[in-house]
Amino acid sequence: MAYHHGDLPAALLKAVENAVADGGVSGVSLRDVARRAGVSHGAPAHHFGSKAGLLTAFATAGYDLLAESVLTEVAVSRPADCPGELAALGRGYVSFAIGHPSHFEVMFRLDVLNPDDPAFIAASETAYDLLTTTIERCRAAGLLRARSTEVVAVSAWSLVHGLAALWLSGRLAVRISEQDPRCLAAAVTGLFVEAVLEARP
Amino acid sequence: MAYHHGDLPAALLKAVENAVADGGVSGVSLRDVARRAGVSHGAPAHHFGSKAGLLTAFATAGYDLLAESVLTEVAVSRPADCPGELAALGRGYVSFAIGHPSHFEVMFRLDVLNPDDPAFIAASETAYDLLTTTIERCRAAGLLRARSTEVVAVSAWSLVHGLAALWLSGRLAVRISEQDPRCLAAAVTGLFVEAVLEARP
DNA sequence: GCGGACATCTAGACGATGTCAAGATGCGCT
DNA sequence: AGCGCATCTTGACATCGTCTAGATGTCCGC
Repeated sequence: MAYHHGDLPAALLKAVENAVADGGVSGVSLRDVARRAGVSHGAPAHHFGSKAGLLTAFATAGYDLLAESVLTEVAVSRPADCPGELAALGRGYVSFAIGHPSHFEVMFRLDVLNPDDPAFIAASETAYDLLTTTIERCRAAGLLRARSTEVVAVSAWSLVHGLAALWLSGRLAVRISEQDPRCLAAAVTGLFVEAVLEARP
Repeated sequence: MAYHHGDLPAALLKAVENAVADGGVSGVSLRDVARRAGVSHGAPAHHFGSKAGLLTAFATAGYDLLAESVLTEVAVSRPADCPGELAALGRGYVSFAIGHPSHFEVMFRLDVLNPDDPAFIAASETAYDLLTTTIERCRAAGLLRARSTEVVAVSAWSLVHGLAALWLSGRLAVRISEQDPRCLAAAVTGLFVEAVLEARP
């Protein structure tokens, strides 16, 4: 599968990451990405169809990295129980956003990508299922207070997503003293998990 | 202050709102905004300097609308205590995002506007102060559990911001049964406020 | 081993965009 | 009346995304 370039799709995705890091999503141009990859300005279209297609593929890869980051956090921290696993998911989510800000930024910019792309939808489903199944396990273990699973899932997702988005926007760091986003994530998710627990110490 | 057009700056801001509603932030073009306002393509630059300047002014107006929405929610729901007021702030935040999606979308897209604009910063400060002062009042009244005010403020902001962002992205509605974002906001903020309260029923 | 089919990439063109410079137009003040 | 200035228009330029045609390299059937 290595013709002229070698692996142009992968090189283009890497170029997108650098381009987003340099100038944000709005600073990404298809021609600049092509230049970074060392090909002509028309080359990306052949593999990804359009700019939206390229960004969609980049966002899809982001969901894979998200799942990887979340599962790694769970594996490393070895939580003792389901609520601990829920907190680990939250830390892994924020950790992904901090570690892959370019991907995170593109993933939720549905106006610049193809939201109906099957691979994109499938990747996001996989990531979301990690959250719901953990919450369901907490509920099955009787560790959740009597709340709708949906409300808990939405709250958890909103909490870590908002934290990550606000942190990356730079709006958060200027207002608070805690400057380590991972510590912040641990504190925030800890507060949340404690709140939805059935028993409180 | 009414020369050729009447009040072109206001007309341009209204045109931005419609343009964002039609095609998202990435679909906004300065020339299209000018066309919507019935002026030539160079007219906006005279009032706002650049596209980023126009969007920054639009985002600044968004912060004013946010403060208005939040204060209206507090005034209408007449919360009995400080925690109730905190919940009202959250509902008002989400209500603003639902009612003014174009503004909300632009406000946190720092890559397409001028994040250092003094008026923009001042407007965001004002809105954030509404949150911190309420939390401080909760703490002063002894109604907060022993948590850092910062963690509570960041959690609260992250929660409602994430909820609003995810809802507007459309990724939320397809996964849950509750289809009224304001009911969802009430449930989520209720859960949160209950969690940070000192006493629990 | 070779020739055609195909994937891959280049090169040029087109309309649209953001920004700039220069000029036209209308308001208010002296 | 006439000057100054804010307001707006017009034209130009580089750049962008996308389309088309063509060049170049690779693989499979014979």
